[in-house]
Amino acid sequence: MSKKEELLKAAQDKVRLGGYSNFSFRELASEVGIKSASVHYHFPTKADLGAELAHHYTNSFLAALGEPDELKASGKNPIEVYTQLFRGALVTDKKMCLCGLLGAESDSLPDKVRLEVQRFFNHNLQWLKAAHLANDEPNPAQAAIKTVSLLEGAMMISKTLDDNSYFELATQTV
Amino acid sequence: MSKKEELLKAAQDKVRLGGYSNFSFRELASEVGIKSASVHYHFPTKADLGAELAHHYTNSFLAALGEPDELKASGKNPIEVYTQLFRGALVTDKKMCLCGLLGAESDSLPDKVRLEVQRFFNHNLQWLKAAHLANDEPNPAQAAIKTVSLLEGAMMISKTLDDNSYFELATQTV
DNA sequence: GTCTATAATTTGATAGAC
DNA sequence: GTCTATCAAATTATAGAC
Repeated sequence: MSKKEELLKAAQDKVRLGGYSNFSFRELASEVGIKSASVHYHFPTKADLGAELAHHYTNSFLAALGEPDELKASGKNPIEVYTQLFRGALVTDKKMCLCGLLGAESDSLPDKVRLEVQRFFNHNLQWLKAAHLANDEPNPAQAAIKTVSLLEGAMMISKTLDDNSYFELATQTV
Repeated sequence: MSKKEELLKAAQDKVRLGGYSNFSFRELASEVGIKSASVHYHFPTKADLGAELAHHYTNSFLAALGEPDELKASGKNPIEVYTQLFRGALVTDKKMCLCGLLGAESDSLPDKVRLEVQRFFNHNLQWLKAAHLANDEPNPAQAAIKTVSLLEGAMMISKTLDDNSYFELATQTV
């Protein structure tokens, strides 16, 4: 893994725990064994790092999901696949969704970072709309915003109350 | 309004836009016309201010809701009253729920602040459980976590995408 | 690519006068 | 309650050497 990738990974962990202000160039540098001035070689400004972080996070997230139609074709429920990706982030990583946290502080982010967070949610809504369509939901657009809202909210509350059973209860279909 | 109340109000606006790290004693002091050293007279540390802020926010929130049974008795749907309180925060204030934002950064908050955010959600879940019970929901506890998760998530996404129609779509019952 | 050195600013907090 | 003065630390960022 390159130093640049190491920096992004270290930053992701910190942002997912405390938001955009929860990492500094000095801390990241220290964690990967270089100096803070060297971080500026890879990322001119903190906003550049934040934007690239959110961009890569979005790409990895979408790549991990696959395509709704293909999932459906292989006998899987794409909405359950989507839910499972959130569950993994909460249970395995024990961290918030990067863009869920950045989205909450959206108003105070540098423009280029906020744009990447918007990209995350636009792509997620698009994916979920296709997924609900494949499931023959009568209103795929509404089901999409409901799904992502519920998951982001349940994740945040489960983390806050330090009890994943809230996430399970919220995502349990009766 | 006392200086202390003015400070809390100024802090609330800043936290609801960018989280716990989005306010400083100097900024707050400047906004209410005193010096930062004087802020320490009212709140010994930043964590003290944050905790008191979340505590008052929770109390105001619950007071604005009223009691589920009384709402029901007066012909109102308590869940709609609850939804309307969130809608007002988003549409009128154009800001996130204070504890929704603080909850997302929960892992990086001082203990006494995190405890107050937990208190907010525990009380909200209790209130919603009673509300859904009054509505004869078969599983009030599940309906409660679903309701607050959906609202917090839809609020966050609507703010991120700067489009309140997502909140309306998510809260619309088909 | 990484370093040393450093600048400019902000931050939370304290001491002590009034 | 509020002030002046001040501190120690942290932060983003840059210049220039290697």
